[in-house]
Parts: sequence; C-alpha cells; structure tokens
Amino acid sequence: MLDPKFLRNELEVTAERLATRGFILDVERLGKLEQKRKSLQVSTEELQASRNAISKSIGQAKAKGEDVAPIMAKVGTLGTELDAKKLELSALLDELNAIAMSVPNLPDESAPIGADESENVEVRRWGTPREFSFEVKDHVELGENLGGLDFKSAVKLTGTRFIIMKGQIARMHRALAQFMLDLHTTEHGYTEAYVPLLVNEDSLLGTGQLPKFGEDLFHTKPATEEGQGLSLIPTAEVPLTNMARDTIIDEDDLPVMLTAHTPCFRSEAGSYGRDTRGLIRQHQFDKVELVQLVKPETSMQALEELTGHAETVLQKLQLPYRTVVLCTGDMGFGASKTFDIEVWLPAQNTFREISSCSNMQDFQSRRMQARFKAKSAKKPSLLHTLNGSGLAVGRTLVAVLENYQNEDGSITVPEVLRGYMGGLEKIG
RNA sequence: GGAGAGAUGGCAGAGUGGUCGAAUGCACCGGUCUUGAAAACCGGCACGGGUUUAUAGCCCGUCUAGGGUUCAAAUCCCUAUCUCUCCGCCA
Repeated sequence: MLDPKFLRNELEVTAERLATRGFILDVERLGKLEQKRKSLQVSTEELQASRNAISKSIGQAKAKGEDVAPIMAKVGTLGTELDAKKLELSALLDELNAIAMSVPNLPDESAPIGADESENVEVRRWGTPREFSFEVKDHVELGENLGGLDFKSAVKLTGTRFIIMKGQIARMHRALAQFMLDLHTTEHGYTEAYVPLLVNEDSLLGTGQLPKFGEDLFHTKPATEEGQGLSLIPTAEVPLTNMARDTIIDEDDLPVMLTAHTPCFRSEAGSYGRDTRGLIRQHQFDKVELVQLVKPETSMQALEELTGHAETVLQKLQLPYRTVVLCTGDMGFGASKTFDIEVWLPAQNTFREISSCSNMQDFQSRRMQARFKAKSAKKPSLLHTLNGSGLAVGRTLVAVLENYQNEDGSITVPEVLRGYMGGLEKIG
C-alpha cells in the first residue's frame, strides 16, 4: 500500500500518477473521509485522555485513603460516550484502510507512460532466431508425438489447463528447474529455500494478492469465524517475500536474496479462451522464483541485476529473447517498475513472456511491516522488495522444444542441460 | 488424537488490579579513561498512530491475537493461535 500520510497530503498528485496506470482514485470521497477521520480521531483521543486522567486520580486518592465517590461520579457517562466514539472511529478507519489496500502502487518515474501492452518499450534483444529449413511444429505437436505431453489424460484426471509429462520430457522439465536453481545459487548469490505451498490470508495481503485478486487463487480451506483460510500459492513470491513480514532485518544482512522452485497455482479467472492450446497458460505450473529484499536506495539497481539473472538462464540455454519495460498501464498492482523477458517461440513466430521482474519498492513491505535497521538510523525503515521469475519452467520447456526441434520431430538437448539428463543429447 | 505447562522490549527475564511502557542483565549506540583496544565508570536505547514545518513537545494505543469484567487490566474471565513436555499414531 501507499504511505497513508503521502496519500492524504498529496491526494491530487497521487491521483494524477495513478491515472497513468488507468486507476481512478476517488479524490472527493477520500478527502471527505479523511476530514471526518481527523476530527473524530482527535476528539476520541481527547476523551480517552480525560478518562485516563480521572482513573489515575482515583488510584492516587485510594492510595491516600481518601473517599473516591466524588471522583467516581465524574466519570459518569464518559465510558459509554467513549465506547460509541471508538466504534465509530474504528469503522471509519476500516473503511479508509480498505481503500488504501486496494490502491495500486505508484509507477516509478522511469516507467514509460502508456495505456496497455502495445506501449511497452523494448530495451534490448539477445540472440538470433534460428532459420528453419523445414516447417516448424509447435510444442504440443512435438510433445505429443514424442509421448511426453499428455493433455487428454490430464483433462480426465482434473480438467483443462493441466498437464501430464512423461519420460524424457518430464525429465527435461525437471532438469530445467535444477539448472536454474543451481545457476542462481552458485553464480548469482541466492539462497535456496523450500517453502509452504499453502499460505494464509495475512501472507496474501502482505504481497498484494488480497484483498483484490482472490478470484485468481485456489482456496483450499475457507476462512472461518476464528481461523484464516489457506490458499495455494500463485507464485513463490508470496512465501519468500512474507518471510520478512513483521521482522526487522539488520543492515549487515542485506540484501536478502532468495530463490525457490515451486509449483504455482492460478485459477486464471477472466482469461477463458486465451492461450487455451498447450502449456502456455496452465492452472498449475512450475517456476523458479527470485526474490530480493534491499535497501531503498539500491532497489532500482537491484532490479536491473535481478532481470539480468533471469536473462542469464536464457543465454545459457541459447534461447533468443527480448526484454521490455512495461508501460504504466500494463504493470501489475504492486509494481513500481517491471521488466518482462519474452522468449522467441518459432511456432508462434513471436516473443512470449517467460519472466516478469518487478521492483515493488515499499509497497509490499509497508503492508508486511518488513523493515531493516541501519546502524546510523534511530528507527527502522521499510525495505524495498523485488521479485522475478527466473524462469517459468513450463514456458522454458516450450521454448526449448520449439527452438531445438529437428526435422524428424526429435529435440536436441541444450548443452547446459545434458549434465542433468545423464548426458542425453537428443530426445526422440 | 489425549494430558499438562507456557507466550512480556533485539535477546534473557522480573512483574498477579491503580503514576507499569514495564525492574534487572546481556546486546547495541554515545562519552570519560587509554598510544590503541579491553576493562571500569557515566549517559542513551521498544514500536505504531494522532497533532505539528518538526525524526521538538503534547496526546492515544500496544506486554501473542480477539472478546469480556472494571472508574482503571501485562495482571482477573472466555475464545483462538502458537510453543514446549509426556502418551498415542505416523513418512
């Protein structure tokens, strides 16, 4: 969430900047609520202060053995009046908080202004798409012909948008994840983590999936009167980032760099009809996630580095890609700046998103109260959080299958994966 | 699943109805001393919110969380969560 002080003091500026990402802030309503809040909060606290003072004097009088009856009379209806005000105030604060929690992050100044993905800006391109001397097949055809992708059985077991992988394709899928994890831990300095795949509501609020995007999640255990519900993670960003929730990290331990390989579960609500063929958009997919917790002044530099870490995976796999910076209108809810990495898919003759790397600045850490303490500082301050896919494993498999296909339908195994596949050079 | 014990500041650990936001120790930050360091001594040191130009004052809240009793709750009552010990079960 945004800094509430900033939001109320710079209401107009905030509204303007949010408008660039297509979010309309109800300035008038907020202004009115805020005015009400101020007077109500001040008067409630004044009432509280006077009650505290009277209670204290009762204690002092009793200690001296004086008669407390006259003071007790003074308290009178103060209690009921206070309770009513408190109730009114907390309802108002809840309302304001609900608004604050559903306002997206401010775009960074360096993010290009635009309405939708057509206005994203390419920042670099790597590799040259291979020239094929034969007609390319897409990954569905390749995978099914090799007996490695079984969409039909997955539908029987569960439904659409699930997959069963078998044999060397399943092995390559596993190899890809292993390769990515090893790369990030041994060469990029990340610490590997194994994390829960079910998370509670506090965690989802912390990273921003809730309260607005509950529809995109699979909820396994509903919330009850007392207990929080549990949901399957849509990305390892949720558990990894929330590790810092309600903690104060020592300056010397920064930056925190974490990676995890997990399945991710997304209901893909509202995307019916899009990418229905193949592995591109699944309800369950594997991803190796990168998360960094850094000091504010280094976060933009860290975003460049993190994006580079994800790009390295594609470079080592010799897969052509381009990197685009998202325009304000295409960025996710919590992001201040995002780079998407798009891999070349010959069967679609286009680049498709394979990674999204974002600097959330203090948007998540404010929700999570994830802080650090600098030696020179008196008080702890909010961290900046970053995350990125490094990479989406299923989509990487798609890219390998399509880019490394041979005329006979076999797949050459990329060099860097062979060590993970018992030296295998070719599938099929 | 059964039985019991607990949850207090960065950590350890006092506090069982009234100047308690909380003793004390450790850690940490400053200072004195010292060639430097250590030791010793002196001082400081929780977090959030409101008001405010103010990271100055003043005020409110916070002793796991949520309810309750009371003029007044870290302290009494209820519920939840978590931790520990023992038994059972299990990978």
